[in-house]
Amino acid sequence: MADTASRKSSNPNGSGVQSLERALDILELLGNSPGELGVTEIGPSVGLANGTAHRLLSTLTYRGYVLRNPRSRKYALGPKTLYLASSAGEQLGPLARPFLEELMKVSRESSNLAVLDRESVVYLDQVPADRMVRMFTEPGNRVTPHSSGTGKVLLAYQPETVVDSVIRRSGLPRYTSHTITDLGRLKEKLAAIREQGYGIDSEEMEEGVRCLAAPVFGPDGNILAGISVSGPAGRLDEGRLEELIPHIKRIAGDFSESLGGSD
Amino acid sequence: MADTASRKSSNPNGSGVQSLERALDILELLGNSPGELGVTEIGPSVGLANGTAHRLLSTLTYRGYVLRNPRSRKYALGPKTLYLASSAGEQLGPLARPFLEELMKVSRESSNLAVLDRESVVYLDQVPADRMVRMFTEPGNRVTPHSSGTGKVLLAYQPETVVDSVIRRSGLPRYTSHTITDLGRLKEKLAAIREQGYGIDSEEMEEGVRCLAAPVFGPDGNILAGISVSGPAGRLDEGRLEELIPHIKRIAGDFSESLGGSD
DNA sequence: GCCATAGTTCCGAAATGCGGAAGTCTGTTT
DNA sequence: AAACAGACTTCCGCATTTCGGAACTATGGC
Repeated sequence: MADTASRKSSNPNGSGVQSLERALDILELLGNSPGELGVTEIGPSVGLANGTAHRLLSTLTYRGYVLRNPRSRKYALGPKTLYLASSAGEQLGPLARPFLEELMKVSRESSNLAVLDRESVVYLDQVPADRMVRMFTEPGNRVTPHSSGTGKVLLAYQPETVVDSVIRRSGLPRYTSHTITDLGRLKEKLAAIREQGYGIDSEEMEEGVRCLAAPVFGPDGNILAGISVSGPAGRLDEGRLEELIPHIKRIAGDFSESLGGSD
Repeated sequence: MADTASRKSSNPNGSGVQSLERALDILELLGNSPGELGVTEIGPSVGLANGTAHRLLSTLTYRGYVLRNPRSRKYALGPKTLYLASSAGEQLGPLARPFLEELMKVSRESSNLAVLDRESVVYLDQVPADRMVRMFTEPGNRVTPHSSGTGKVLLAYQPETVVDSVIRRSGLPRYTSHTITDLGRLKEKLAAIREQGYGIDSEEMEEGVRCLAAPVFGPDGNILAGISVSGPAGRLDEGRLEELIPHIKRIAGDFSESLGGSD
């Protein structure tokens, strides 16, 4: 999807600041690469002359977004990007509220909003079910991506290099007898999710808990977040999940549209 | 330090891409602001005409780094920044290695590298002490910033709005009788750290464990990470800490220089 | 339903960023 | 040890791109 050498530069709304877009291309390329990259690798990959790539890298380095290894003279993402990230998630919560509420009403199960942050899935917001027995997730909680419905959805729409790097760090720990602990099988699941547009966690994290998740996309087509419903396996059985699939897909789609569309 | 309305634009090495620097100013302003901001708030804050700010915001929004709330027409950081962050920390580890090793040799205690990520301190790398009794921290571990030496150092050099936003999310949970649980007292500590150039955790996280930490800065003067030594309080007593202070400051300084200097 | 405020678009001017080529540097080969 | 190859960095003139003020449009309060 996000081919690193993509050439579309201007945005549909007409204006697009070229040098900024190119710098973002470089940042994203570095983000998708496991190790350091040299100027001659970066330039051609984003379709720029080496001189131009170097100038952009210079500015990014000066500002701390890119780290230059003086020994190898190669570049990698810098910790300043983490600093930015620290306030990003918060903002999405309020926007998601109405959609989470609708999702809860339709499913009568707890609904959640989550994003991928480094090697883990972070829950940003929740609307708890209006029932006595319900799932409860604290905002800020982190879980491993491979074992949660939202996590798998978030992975499914990342470039493969990101998936590899995330899994390398998070591992594939087993929580229940249903947990996917094989990378090959996980990747098959991810492909299926891309195919179907939703993901399921069937007691992979905790016995007796199921979860249904769908992706939320930004205007550029990249995944921004995932929304999900989770509840006791007794209530969320095969049939019930089937019923909910069109609803969660529609609501996730509406949410995406509300972020990307003008109004 | 990082005044949001700073006017220095070009980097010492001569070239600096203006539109990129301005876009980064906007991102950082959004990162330091708790809520959404409108164009007329953003433009003047970074010293730009509204039209210019709007154009940059357009591109950032299109690329997913900034989120536009269609209801309020205001802007906030988008989740794409999280996605970038996911690969950032990793790269710092290899660069830090020699300095962590030197720090361990000099102190004969475990030395660590950590950064601030969202509301928590993440340990990226460690060189364990060459002794039987030693602290051991798993890379990837997260702790609350207020209770660790490195955490306090990392906070000390952030803009106050970031400190507030981090603490609002992480809270000030008490772990031991020494934990700082009052925001006022924490801020005094942070001021002292800025004054002295190092921070101490004296059994605030875990009884019997002390830690000494110092900041690592990037070329732009912003803090990138913290390095620390931690060990049993019995060995790291008042006098021993005093001895180590000049060493950790020097090593942290060397590390900063190695990141910022050319070679 | 009007007015004020804020957000968005337009347009000509010129500054800024572009990219090829020249200049260094590092580390490898003979 | 010296020369070479490959990669990184700097330079410079040209023109593309970005700038910013002003006009325009939408929104929300009165």
